[in-house]
Parts: sequence; structure tokens; C-alpha cells
Amino acid sequence: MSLKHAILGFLSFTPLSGYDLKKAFDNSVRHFWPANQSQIYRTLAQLEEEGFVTKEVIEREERLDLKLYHISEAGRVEIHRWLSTPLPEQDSREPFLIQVYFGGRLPDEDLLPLLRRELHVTEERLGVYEAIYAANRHRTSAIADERAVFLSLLTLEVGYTTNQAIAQWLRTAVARLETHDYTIHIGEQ
Amino acid sequence: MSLKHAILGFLSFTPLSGYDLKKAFDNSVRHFWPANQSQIYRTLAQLEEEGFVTKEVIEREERLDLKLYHISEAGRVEIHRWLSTPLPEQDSREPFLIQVYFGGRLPDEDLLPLLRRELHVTEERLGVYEAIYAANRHRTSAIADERAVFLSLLTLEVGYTTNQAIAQWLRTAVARLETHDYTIHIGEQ
DNA sequence: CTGTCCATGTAAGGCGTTACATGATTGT
DNA sequence: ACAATCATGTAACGCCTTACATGGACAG
Repeated sequence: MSLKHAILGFLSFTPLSGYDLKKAFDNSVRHFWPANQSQIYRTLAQLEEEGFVTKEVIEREERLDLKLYHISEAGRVEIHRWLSTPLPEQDSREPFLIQVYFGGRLPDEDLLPLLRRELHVTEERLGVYEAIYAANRHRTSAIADERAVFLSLLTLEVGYTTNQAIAQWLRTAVARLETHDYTIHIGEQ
Repeated sequence: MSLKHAILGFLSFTPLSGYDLKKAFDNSVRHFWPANQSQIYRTLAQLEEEGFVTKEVIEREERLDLKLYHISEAGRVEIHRWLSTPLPEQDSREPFLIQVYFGGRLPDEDLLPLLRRELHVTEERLGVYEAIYAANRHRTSAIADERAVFLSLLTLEVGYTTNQAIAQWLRTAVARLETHDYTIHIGEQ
């Protein structure tokens, strides 16, 4: 379960509350691993049961207790083990490609807007990635070295390049449909 | 729910049994929408309840009845509606990128094999796509026109180009780690 | 005084996976 | 004779989402 390990990853830097973790996810890995609040709290409970984290309860008269989670030694071993273990092959699910696959059922006037819209969404995503990068490129981290910062930015880079490839594909797909040029470009350079 | 609509998509060509559908998925859309058997049977039952398909029971003395599912008129309306309706933004989940993101916790000797392995898997996938394409490039379909065949092959094309982008990214990431060159390439050409 | 942030959780439901269960037919 | 294919399903569980519920602190 990757959520567990992402949480352990964050806690390996510093103790955090469930609320802090939610913000950490939203500020960093949401593009490839969104996490929602209720799931984080439940997963923390599981991690505690498994002995990978310990809970420090900080009482604050009148307000809700703050619960800070610390990674345990077993948790450090576990995150290291997971990080260095190859993952089983994942299967992807892309509903948009189902629409393309069965797109023959639609006339161009219904299909082309769908493709153009997807291109638009993809281009916007590229802009978001650029903005995040611009905001982070000169970051130096208190908790991580240059190499660690580089690795975290690599995840942004791969998001950027794959979205570029998708945008390019969509542009040529639209162009081919418009000109009734039904040729496919795979393999041969 | 995309599985429902993928099933309707297949049934819009010809009536099929649950077993046939499983094969249809495995032979065509499994790279972007794997479906397993038990789920197909449950979803067919739902589609029947909703009136999008009708079941034709074919009795075959001594053997299990064969159940052929036909798309209904309501089903045709529904698949057309769904195909031409933009999907809400999907969020992706890529556990491998969590490993990269927290890769700073690992020394090169643990991290590099992980990246090289991922590159190898990606290159194999490219080979699979090429093979599928080679087997299909001269296909003419009895049930679909040239444009429909083109659209179905477009899904292969996008899989190919995104995997090419990922392979390229992995190669340069490995090279940068090896030379301790921690620069990121986003945006600027 | 209204909204946003801080901070915790519970409940219900949907989609998907894995394992289990059955049994005839066809190919080697 | 044995395995693979044809063909149907059920049960249980896991991960994730959405909605619900609560309430103080702080900023405009």
C-alpha cells in the first residue's frame, strides 16, 4: 500500500499530525498520489497498530488534542525496505482512452471537441507544472540535501514530459482526423 | 463508471457473453482498462437492471446456459451520451513516483537499480506495443470502418509515445545521478 | 460577523481484486 | 490422460471517495 509508505516517507523527516500530512500531500505529491483526509487518519491508525509510528498526544486545554505521529525504528526499516523494493507492474486506467477507442461511434463534430478539450486540459497542466517548478527551482531545503531535492523535482519533470508527449499526440490526432489521414505512427522514427 | 461504458461499447458492435467480453477486453483495451471476470459479470447484471442491455438465454442441454447480452436502445443512447461527454479530471496514482520522490532516503547503490529496472520494464512495454501494432497494422475490420480502426490504434500510439517519453526521462535521470548533475529540465527548450 | 484555517474523526458506499466453486468440451 | 478452453457465477476483503459531524482561533 503506497499511501502507508508515502506517510512513512514524510514522517521520516519530521513528526507530523494528520492535518499536517494532508497539507504535505497537497503541497507535494498530489499530482501522482492524491490523498484525502479521512483516509490519512485511518491509515495513521493502521500504521500505529502495526508499530510503524507512535502517537504523541498533546493536550491543549479547551481545544482538541493535537496528535503528533512519530516514525518508529520499525517504521524506518519498513520505509527503507519498501523504497528499495521493485513494485509489481501497475495497471493503468484511462477512461479518456476508452472514449477514443470507441470514438468511431461518434461523428467528427462530436469527437473533435472532445480531443481539443483534452488538449486544452493537458496544456493547462503543463502550465501548472511550470509554475510549480518556477516556485521551487531555487529552493534549498532545511531537511533535505541537493540530491533529495533533485529527486523530488524529477517527479515534476516526468509529469511535464509525459504531458508534453500527450499534447503532441493530441495535436497530431486532431490534424489527422481533420484531413482524413488515418495513418498511425509507432516504432519507425 | 467507465467499465459499464466500455462494455456498452463492445456490445454496440455485436451481442456477446460475459466470457466473450472478457476476451474482448484482454485483446484490445487491457492496456488502459483491464477488466476482470467477476467484475464483468456483476456489471452486466447492473446494466441489465438499468435497462441498457437485455439478456438472451441460450439453453444447451447438459451444458451451462449461454447468456448473450444485447445492447438496448436506451443503451445506445447512453453510450453515445457518455462518449461525447467530457470526463471530469482524473487523478493518477503512480507508486513508482513515490519511490522517486523519497529516493533521497536511499544511497545510489539502492536507487539506481530501481530506476534501471523501471527503464527495462518501460522498454519491454515499448516492444509489446510495437508487436501489437505490427500484428494489427494491416487489419481491416468487418465491423468497423477505417476511421474506427484508426481511432482504436490511436490508443496504442499514445501508450507508445508516453512510454518513450518515460524511457527517455529515466535514461537521463540515471545519467544525472551517476554524474551528480542535479539539474532539472522543465519548460525551457 | 463571516469565512477560512486548525484539527479531529465516523459512516456509507463504490469500484476493484483475489479466492473459491463448478463442470462440459476440445486439443495434444 | 491431462491440460486448456469454454462458461458461469459468489464471497470476502481492500482501497478510496463523499458526505457528515464538531468546534475553537484568527483575519478582514
